[in-house]
Amino acid sequence: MSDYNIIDLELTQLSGQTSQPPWKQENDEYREVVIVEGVPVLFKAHELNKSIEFSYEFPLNSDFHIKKSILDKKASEIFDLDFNLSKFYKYLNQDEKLAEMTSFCEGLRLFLAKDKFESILSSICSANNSIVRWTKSIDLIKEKWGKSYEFPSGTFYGVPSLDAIINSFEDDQEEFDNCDFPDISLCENNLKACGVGYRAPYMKKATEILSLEMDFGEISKMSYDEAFDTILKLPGVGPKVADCILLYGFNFREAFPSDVWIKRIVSHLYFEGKDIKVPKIREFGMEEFGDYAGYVQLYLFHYARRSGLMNELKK
DNA sequence: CGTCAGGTAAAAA
DNA sequence: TTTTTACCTGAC
Repeated sequence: MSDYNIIDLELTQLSGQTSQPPWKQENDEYREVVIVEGVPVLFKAHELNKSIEFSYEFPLNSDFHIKKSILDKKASEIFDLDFNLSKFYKYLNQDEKLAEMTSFCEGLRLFLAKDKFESILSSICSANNSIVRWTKSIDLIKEKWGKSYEFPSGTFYGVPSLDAIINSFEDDQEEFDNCDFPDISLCENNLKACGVGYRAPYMKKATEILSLEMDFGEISKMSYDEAFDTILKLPGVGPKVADCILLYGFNFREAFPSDVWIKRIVSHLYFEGKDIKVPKIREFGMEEFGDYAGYVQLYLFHYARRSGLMNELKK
């Protein structure tokens, strides 16, 4: 293996990309169930000398078998292993504003969706939220409405079906009104009980629209602009969330998700700290970085976090 | 207790 | 069209 496909697995897992919550960590492995050709497979990833290795499990009492090469290909897609990092680093080094980033984010890669619906729920849930909270919420949602799978390594939960979310209750009250619990405090099978707050109706309505009017395959085939305008129609999806969905969920690498932090960082690096509006930052990022926009956004954020620039910009 | 967090939708200017 | 404001929730 040449050194271009290095990865920092832990950094990539914990970087808060809204394709999905981090996989379940057990010793030095990260594990999660991935549906491949309709078959649930437990993917186990671990890092060895900056490269990543995978092993797989099939459900107990099943006779599924899928070729390792097919599973490896899927794993490689999720961790974006075909992306040439050293070429990207050469690109960053050409811009003195960006050159310093590589030393803080070495091996950081896109963590792409294993399930597009999961990336949409995650992205909506992440809006005006903290990483810990939205990832906890999505994990809870999967435990409550996702199918459970038994592997030699334990139980894992898949992503709920669209119908499961559409039929879910939004809050304690709605659940209480529709069930025969004696006390409302017993209600916990509802979206708000997963800690999603006011995003509950967004998640439900967005899922209804996805189910009735949108097709993941169609969105994948669209141009970036067309796809952006399309998913912007989903409730709870503004420009930032739309770009997250397109980048982490649909692999539109030209997306430059722009939030308040990216705004501060880009303003600091490229506009002498002037207060540039978020939509302008987004335009700038897309024009300046082209197909690298998604990666530059990812690196900018973690560079700022790790270098201390973020604390500096807080003031 | 008040403030804040990786925005959005709805109201107001 | 652009700029404020309210908003679940849990952590400090």
